[in-house]
Amino acid sequence: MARPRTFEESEILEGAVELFRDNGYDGVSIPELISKLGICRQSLYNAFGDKRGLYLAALERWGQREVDAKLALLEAEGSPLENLRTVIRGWAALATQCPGNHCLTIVGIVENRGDAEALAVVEKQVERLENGLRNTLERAQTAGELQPTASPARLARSLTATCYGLGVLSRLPSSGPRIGDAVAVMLELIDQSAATR
Amino acid sequence: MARPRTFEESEILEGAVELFRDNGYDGVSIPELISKLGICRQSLYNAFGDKRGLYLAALERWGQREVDAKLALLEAEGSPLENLRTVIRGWAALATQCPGNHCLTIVGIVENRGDAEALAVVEKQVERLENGLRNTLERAQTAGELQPTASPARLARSLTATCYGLGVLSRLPSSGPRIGDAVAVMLELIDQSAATR
DNA sequence: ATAGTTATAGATTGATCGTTCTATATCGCA
DNA sequence: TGCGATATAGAACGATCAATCTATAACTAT
Repeated sequence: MARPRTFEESEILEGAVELFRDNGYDGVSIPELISKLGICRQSLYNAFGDKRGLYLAALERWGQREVDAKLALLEAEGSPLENLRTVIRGWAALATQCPGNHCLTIVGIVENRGDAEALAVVEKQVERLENGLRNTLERAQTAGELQPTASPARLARSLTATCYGLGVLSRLPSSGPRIGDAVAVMLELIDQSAATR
Repeated sequence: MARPRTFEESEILEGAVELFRDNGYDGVSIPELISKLGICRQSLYNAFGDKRGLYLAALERWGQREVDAKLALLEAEGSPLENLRTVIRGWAALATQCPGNHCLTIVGIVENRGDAEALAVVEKQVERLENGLRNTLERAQTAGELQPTASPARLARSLTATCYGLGVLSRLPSSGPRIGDAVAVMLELIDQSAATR
């Protein structure tokens, strides 16, 4: 053993997430990665194998960070249904940063058609979110917050689809009202399935 | 004048739409375009200027073809609300071709961050769809099919967002149920806003 | 102090990119 | 029949790509 790393792998990944998210895989060159991440060429190849390895690692990390944050909100103490509302309201923030921060999961889905390995990574992220939403809705139902006739699975799948729609449309400058209204309708949807108190 | 074109510009564009939709801008090279479109190099540059020109033309054409088809369904004779249901049910077809035919508009949105010219093209397409949905809902309201308290603009924006969510998720093999449920929920949403007959 | 490991810096390689250029063939019209 | 325009075929160009290789500096553990 000798000379410990002068760079933190996690910091490199954070930077790579940002670059790939904003520019896509082909939109970021190795020289650009080296310069923006502050890591030398050889270290990058030693740590991640090749460019694709770095991309996949960044994709994975984005999913961890992003989905974990939402799951934490969903599984927080208190009313499951209110937690769900908090998460949905959070999506409305996309409207105020339009075009602003985007979603690497969506970039990964769109630019990896036919690439089973990359699609598996993003698919896992979508499923984790969807499962988190469904679990929360099921807990709400058990707690009597949701009508017994409501379908947690169906609602969760619908919310998931709309969520990724927002992620795409947030790239368009004119999407502010679109996102705001979609969030409002999602909240109404929840209210309609909520038990009358 | 001499020798008329042996190729049809519209056929070239159709092929380009398919290639760019499935592989993205950087995923299709000029040699690939030449070989798959059956047009020689110089003719391509004469007709479209450069690769980017061909891409923008394909983007435009996709929007025309795709949105026009939906608008035609929406504006068909008969019940506006039933026309709307037809269009929404049509989105469910994405679920059976999962992963199958995709949407060049979404590819254009995702891979053109910061490119005002390309974004303007896709933005117009999103807005045309949204306006078509809103007009149909307004006609339904005028015809008494929709409750007077319902908001056509809000519903249209929400439907638009979900529609593009489906377009993204249809690239994932596991999205069949997700798309089916999202469509079902959209139809329920329409039913809830429909006037009681 | 020295050996071993790892980071850094940059040259280099071979491939591929988009684009332009040259040359040749084909057709409509005068 | 020839002129002009447009098609095709493919060589060539400069730039850039991902990836490898060489050489040097920095640091830890023995």
